[in-house]
Amino acid sequence: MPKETLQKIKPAKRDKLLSEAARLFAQRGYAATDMAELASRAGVAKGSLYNYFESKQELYLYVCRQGLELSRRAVYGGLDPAWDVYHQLEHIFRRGAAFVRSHPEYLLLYLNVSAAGMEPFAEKLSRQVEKHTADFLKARLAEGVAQGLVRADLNVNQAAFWINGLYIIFMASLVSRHFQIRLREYLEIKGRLNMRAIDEQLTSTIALIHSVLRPAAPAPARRGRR
Amino acid sequence: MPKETLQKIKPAKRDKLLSEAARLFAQRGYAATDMAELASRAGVAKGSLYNYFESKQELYLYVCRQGLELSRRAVYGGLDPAWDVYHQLEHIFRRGAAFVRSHPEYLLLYLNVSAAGMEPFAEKLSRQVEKHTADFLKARLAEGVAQGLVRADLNVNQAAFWINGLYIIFMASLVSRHFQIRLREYLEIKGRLNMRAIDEQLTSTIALIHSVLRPAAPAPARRGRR
DNA sequence: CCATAATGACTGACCGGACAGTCATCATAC
DNA sequence: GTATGATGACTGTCCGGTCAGTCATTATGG
Repeated sequence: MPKETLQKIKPAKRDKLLSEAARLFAQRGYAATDMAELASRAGVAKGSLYNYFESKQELYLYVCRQGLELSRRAVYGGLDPAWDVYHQLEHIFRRGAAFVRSHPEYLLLYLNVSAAGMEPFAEKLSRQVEKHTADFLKARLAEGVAQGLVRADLNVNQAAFWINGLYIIFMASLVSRHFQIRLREYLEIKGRLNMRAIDEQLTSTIALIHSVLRPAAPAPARRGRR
Repeated sequence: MPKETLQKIKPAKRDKLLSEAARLFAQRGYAATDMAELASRAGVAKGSLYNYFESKQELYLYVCRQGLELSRRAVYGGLDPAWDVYHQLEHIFRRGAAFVRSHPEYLLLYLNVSAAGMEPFAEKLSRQVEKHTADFLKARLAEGVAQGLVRADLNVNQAAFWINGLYIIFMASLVSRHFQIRLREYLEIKGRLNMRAIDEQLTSTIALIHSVLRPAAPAPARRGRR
């Protein structure tokens, strides 16, 4: 999607440009990001941006897709297929939280595609993003059901939907001002957002998922931990 | 917050202006909404807008606050304090869904405060919005615990947080393009977003909440329906 | 009851700043 | 020497906010 020129420049320069773009777009949003300012922050002339990309839109899309790819690798990398559903879910939540804390910009980009006026981008990005996660969650849940680790009467699609919903809300609470304020209001955190409360909420969310998925009465009662 | 002039004009005119503003701001977002277009849609001159409000910001804030108040009344109105937690929760989810379907603009306004660049508005709106819901949910859950309808070991704050999280994600799926696409991906809906699937998801979400809140083994097993 | 005056809501042309995208010119590498 | 990348002044457009003037309504006074 970008012009060939982008591939020909020094990788360091390209990385600087792309990461600076991710940060700016994430912080200010698409419309409010000024191409001139982005250029100057990336140590590049404004004209050069148009040597690399056809337009602001194209640059934005590229940055988003790259961010999503990075996030995916960070979160789903290191998963062992031998682990059971519960272990894999916990891994994803914890790796996700860690990645989002170190690279909030990519989650902010994701959250921004749901904003007003971003529909053209949602049309181009949302399906492919969600498809991966949806397929993954459904597959793991189905496996769990087959293994008797997950209650057999579970509607796998519906469950995947709300598990991922909890994931989104939780991660959003780490990076979006609004959701941070909301988190503090619910958990009655007075001072800075401390890691303890966040970790407790994460643990309680995972416990919640466990308790809903686990088969009712006589099933194997051992917890699905490592 | 608006100027006195706003109170002196014909109510019909004022209502037209405010509802048109809500729709435009919701659809386009704050920055992309053009005061001239808003004026013309409302059948008013651009200059008049500045007779009613000091600035675009003030108008936006006013519209948001009004929308939140309307939403609150629509969703929390008609609650009977005699109902148990489960009944009240179900009522809120169903009334919320109905209201959001008939007035998507107000939920869109809410969702937009979490977008990039909206932090100044989040600072002014989020706390007060979330406080009401948070207090309500916590109070109902605490009552449920006291009555033995809710498991005693529940952390009320944490539970209120994720119950509301499920609410937000679900409602967002009704109005935001991104979340609509996501919903269809998860539930594998091929054609139009049909009400059946949405209603099933709503029912399953409520069932999920029930199953997590309900006391474990020997408690009263009757469901908390009307 | 009418004529004149006062009020203040209404209007839209206008201003200034911001910003995406262009392009003529310059630098560099081979 | 030429081809390709780099540059930033420039252009056209858009938009928030202003303000000088208009006009409908109401108040006054004879």
